[in-house]
Amino acid sequence: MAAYDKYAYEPFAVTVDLAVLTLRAGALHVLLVERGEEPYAGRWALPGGFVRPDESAETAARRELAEETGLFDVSGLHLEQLRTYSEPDRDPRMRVVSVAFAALLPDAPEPHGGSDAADARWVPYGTARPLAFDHDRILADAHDRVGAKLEYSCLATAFCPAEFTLGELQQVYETVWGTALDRPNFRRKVLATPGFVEQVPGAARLTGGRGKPAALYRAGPATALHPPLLRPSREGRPA
Amino acid sequence: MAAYDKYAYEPFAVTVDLAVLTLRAGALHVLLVERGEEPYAGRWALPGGFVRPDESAETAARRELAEETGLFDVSGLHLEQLRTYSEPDRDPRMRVVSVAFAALLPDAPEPHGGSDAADARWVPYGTARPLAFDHDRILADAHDRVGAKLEYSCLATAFCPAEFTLGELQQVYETVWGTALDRPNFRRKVLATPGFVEQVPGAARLTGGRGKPAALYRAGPATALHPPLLRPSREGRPA
DNA sequence: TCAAAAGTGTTCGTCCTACACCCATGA
DNA sequence: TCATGGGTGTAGGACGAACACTTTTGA
Repeated sequence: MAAYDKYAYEPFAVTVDLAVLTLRAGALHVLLVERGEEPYAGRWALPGGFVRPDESAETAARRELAEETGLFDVSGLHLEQLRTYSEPDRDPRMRVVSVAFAALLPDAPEPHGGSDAADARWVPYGTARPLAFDHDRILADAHDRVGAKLEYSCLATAFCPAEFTLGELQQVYETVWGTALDRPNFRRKVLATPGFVEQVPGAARLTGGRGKPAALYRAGPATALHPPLLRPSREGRPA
Repeated sequence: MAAYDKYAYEPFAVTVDLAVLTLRAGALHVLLVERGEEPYAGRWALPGGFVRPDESAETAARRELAEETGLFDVSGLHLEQLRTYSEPDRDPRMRVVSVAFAALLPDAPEPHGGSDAADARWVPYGTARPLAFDHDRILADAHDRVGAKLEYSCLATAFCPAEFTLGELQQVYETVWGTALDRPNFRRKVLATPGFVEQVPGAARLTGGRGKPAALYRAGPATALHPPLLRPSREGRPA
């Protein structure tokens, strides 16, 4: 590498943006904050903020999430780097390179609009558009990634509480993919994958107020799904 | 977001690092440069460099690749963002956030150690370790990603020239995965996926000097593989 | 006529799909 | 006893693994 000079260039700001997804009442929700200042005043945006000099982007993401939602050291939290957005004009004020993360939460505590954000709220996925900056694209990328990872990883359990029923796990797939799945087959597929879920011995819970109580499961040690749980192929174009 | 000050913090440097992979003589090779200065003087490293104020990371990656290898606007080049490495101590000199890319080249022109690098060279994958900085990890991540993407995307054609035989395409899979595949089944699978490859009418080429000339194919318009071409599951633990 | 590489056919098992059916619970 | 959701069984078909076999070339 060439000789370098810390101050040779206009400085880059490095931020994190968080696409925090959860399931509430069977619908996918996103954590959004309302911007109080220009640019994009009054618009909704993804929570996020500056990476501090002594932090990695991952650490910054966890800190920002805690500040926005009041969730410190959540056990069920899944945080995953999505990609980095670095177009020179993505923030009109200055050069901002943003490392985006997708975060999944099992249940959705109310955010209490913390440090930066005027207002923070769970919003049903797909509403509140357009978001500020390039956040529509980041959010869409996060959704695509999560949908794809459900197929070949055990990510779905990150949407569920510590103990969950197979029906709830299936709802995760159906909600994110937007398709209905056959319950008996889903059940067999999940149980046939070693390490995906582990039954909690003897435990059962009523789900809909009615019906047979469902056995409870915990997330297992596996992280990858072999073979994958493929979503129904959306064919329709004969070409 | 809070009020911000461009110069409030120690500046971040933003760089790109490139894991450039290709196939030479049936073996996976990586493009590496030899460092001339401390730290890590004499060690091999991934090519890369600083993102300029008016560039996106993607643009910077293409520029750096061109500078290192002399390849400008290569048609068959596949460039893909891997992830961003931002641990505070990953560069002992200053705070450097690096956006890593995986790049695939169909054939391997000799690099002519350009601007920054003292020496640039194609090195068989797995040799020349340890690399400088955290580049061993970046390279391993790139290899994992490429191996995984072969399963469910049409990425393999990025390793092939514009016109290629199915045997060559199969070699890509076998080399990256490190496993042998059944030729008749591979062939059927590829041809059964609409848009993966398109036959070049009437064209054929001898491959090994002997044998029947193989029909030539081009990369098709598809980008995703549905259903995926799964690699043989490496089972072995009965647990 | 032999070796080597491309390409075709066929068998057999496994997995997926689809749907029918039984079980346990609250109203 | 009915509605509701959990859980099991099963027949049929699609797909993939394995391998035998044919074709076309250069030596």
